[in-house]
Order: sequence, then structure tokens, then C-alpha cells
Amino acid sequence: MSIITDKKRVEEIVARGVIAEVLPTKDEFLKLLLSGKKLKIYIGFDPTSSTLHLSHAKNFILLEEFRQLGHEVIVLFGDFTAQIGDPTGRSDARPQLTEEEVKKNVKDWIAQIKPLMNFDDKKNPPRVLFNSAWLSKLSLKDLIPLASQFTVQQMIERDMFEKRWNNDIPIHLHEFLYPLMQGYDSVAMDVDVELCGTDQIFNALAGRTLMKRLKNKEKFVVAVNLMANPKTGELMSKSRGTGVFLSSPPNEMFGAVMAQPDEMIEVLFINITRIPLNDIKEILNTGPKEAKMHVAFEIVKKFYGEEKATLAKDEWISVFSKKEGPHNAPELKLKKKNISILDLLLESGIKSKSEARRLVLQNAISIDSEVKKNPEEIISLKGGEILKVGKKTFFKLLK
RNA sequence: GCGCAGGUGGCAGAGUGGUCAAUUGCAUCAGACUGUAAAUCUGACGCCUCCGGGCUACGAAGGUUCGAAUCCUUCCCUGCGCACCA
Repeated sequence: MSIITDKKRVEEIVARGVIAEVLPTKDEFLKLLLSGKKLKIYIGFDPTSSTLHLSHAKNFILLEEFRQLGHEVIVLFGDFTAQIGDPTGRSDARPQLTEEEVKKNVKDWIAQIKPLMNFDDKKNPPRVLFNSAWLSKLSLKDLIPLASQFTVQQMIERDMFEKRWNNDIPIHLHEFLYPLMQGYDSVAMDVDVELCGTDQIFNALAGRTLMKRLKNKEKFVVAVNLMANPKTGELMSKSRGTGVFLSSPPNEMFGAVMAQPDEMIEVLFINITRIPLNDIKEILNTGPKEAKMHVAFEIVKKFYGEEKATLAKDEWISVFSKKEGPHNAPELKLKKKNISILDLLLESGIKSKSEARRLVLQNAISIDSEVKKNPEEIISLKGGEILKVGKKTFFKLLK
């Protein structure tokens, strides 16, 4: 299979704005891509959780572009390193995952990224590897020479560690091993390029160092943007509820994009869609609401196809713009015909009675657009009523 | 090993015998306003409640006390300093 070296196409990929930084330099990377050499490109993930969001998606989309150029791409699951926990982010120790948990997470991942990468390609499918394959076999005898390639000063220099050091927050010895191991991945797979988030540059550079020292090979580090909010610097995260999850059904995904801050519109266009930059400018001129709907549509389309994306858009307009209520609310089957509002809410997934009571007192509950104010009220159901909890949650009640 | 300082709700961080289910900030939820954006305002934010209150909680286990997040004992964990250091 030959490598596509169409200059315009390659340059577009590199210049779009998805790639933040390339080490040693962008120009040399461009040269490499245009050389016609088949490259081995990998990206690594910790399968510690099974929830993926859009910032994961953007990495796979980029990887797919390289695959389509004809390069060998590898999705590496850091099942071994996941047990250590990447010191990037926080200081919490990660739970050790069992083999089954890892397997399940990986299965979920593949299912979620299937729309983004063509795993069924016969000639050049993406490869999926696990770093336990080589890391679990390393002995101390192997580890020591690896560790001797780095100094403690180099490790401590790292922002994360420096901060913790200065604030008397624990730094565990094994955390120093993390960059070593991630670096060794590059050696074991003998890759040419590592794709990673800008927060991973330190780890990726460890791999670059090892490649140079052990194999005398120049490994490129392609750092992609993290899709941070340009105004606040915040990342998409689960805890803040700002994430758009790949596992969400179309309607939810559409809504999650609409709930993004305005500043994210352009970021989303650039990273998740492949609409030409000039066109994006025009779309942004249509105003924030329109532009956001446009990008939401594009994103849902990517995962679920045009038809479902259109439905999701219509649904959103009907529910939130026109406040007409959903066409297809999730169904909630009830055992009893006569039920108190309180019990009804518990059935719908509210965790505690106190919380349910609170919601009622705050006028957050309505049935068929009628606000219910008494938690004890017994209602008798005919079936088909729409229960609304807060502004986002709807249920169709069935007997 | 010795000494010192700590361990409080999702996080940060007050509180040092009763008025503490625990100040405050962030996050979260609801309502108003809106474009399910932002900003702003209001309220809620352990569990149960016949709304009087009850129950469970401040690293763990015991104890003192009418009463403990707060005092004592032991244990576990963390940081800092000292010592040790093939």
C-alpha cells in the first residue's frame, strides 16, 4: 500500500489547528510525512474509565487521518501503566483494575470509537495493542538501565512534581516510573511518531529520549490541543458536567453540545469536524446559537449519521426552543396505577426522598405541564403522561 | 528511630467541650431571566420525618464527660525537620 504524499492534503492536516506542537519541529514532521515513508504512529490511553468524551474523539479523528494517508496506526491501551496512575492531573492514587475490568473498558472504548476509525479496513486497519504485553515482562534488571537514562532533577523539573514538591504534597516514588514506562512503549513498538495531548509531552519526551539512546532513532512527538475553553482554560471534564460523552444517545449528545459555553464553538468546529477553516468563519458569523446548533449537528452526524442527527436537532428545537416537550421521552413503567408524587420520583431514579421532596418544593416537578406542589399527592395514571423533572429530564409514564 | 505539624462533607478549607449536620469558597441541583450559553438574582445542597423531631457522620478503635469534630489512650496514614545511610 502506497503512502499518500499529496502536499496540500498533508499540510492541511498539520496546519488545521488540531496539532498544537511537534517536537522537534513541525517542518521536519511535514518533511517526514511527505517523504513517502510508511510511518508507525501511535496514541496511548489509560483504560481506567469507560467514559470517553469529545477530546478523546478528536485524537482518534486525527489518527484516522494519518491512517488514511496509508500509515500504520496503533491505539495503545496502557493497561499496565494504568495501575500506576499518571502523575499528570491529580495526586490521587488510581485504583488497580482487574483484568476483566480492563477488558470491559477496552470493549466499550472500541465500540465508542468505531464511528471515528475504520476498523474494518482490510488493507490497513488500525492496530490495538496493550502495553502489559511488554511491560509486565520487564525485570528489575531491565528497569535499572532504563532508569539510569534519567536524572531525579529531570523528573522534579516537571511542572506537576515541582508544584507538589513546593506545596508539600506527596510524590510517590513509583510515579517517577510512569514516564519511563510510557517511554518504553515507544521502544517496544518501535514507533516513528507518538500522538499525545499537550499534557503528556513530558512522558512522550521520555520516549523520545529512550528511542534516541537505545535505538538511535528520532521519534516525533505530535502534541494535540486539549480542547480547553479559550476563555477560562477549563478542560472538558466529567466532574464539571461539561463533557460531551461519546456513549450518549443522539438527543443527549446534541444537548450536551448546546450546553457548551459559546467560546467552545470554534474549538469544536476545528477539532471534531473537518469543515474547511474558511467555511467555519462564515458559520460563526451566523451567530452563536446558530453556529452551535450547526456544530452539534455535525458532531451527532459523525457518530450516528445524518438522519438521526436531524431528528436530534428537531427534537432539541421542539423541547428547548419551543418548549413543547419531547417527542420520545424515555419510558418509565410503573407497577401501580395510583402512586404518590414522592414514590413516582423515586421510581424515576431520584436517590433519596429528601431530594425528591426538595425538587417538588422548588417547583421542579410537573406532569403534563402541570406543576406539582405537594409531594404526598396521590395521582392516578391513565398512562402516557409526561413527567418532567427539572428542565432536562422527561419520562413518559406507562402503567 | 526521634521530634514537630496534620488527617473534617465531591474538592478546598474554618471550627478546638454544649448555640455543630458543622462558617465560607468552588462544584452540584432547582426556580427566575434566557439561546438547555455566559452573566445576574433567589433558594437548596447527609438520611428519614406524622415537620415537633429522629438517626448516622469530622482517619480507626476504645475511654473521660450529663454532653466530644473538639479532651485522653492506642493504632493507621501524610508532610516537614533531625538522625541513620550499603
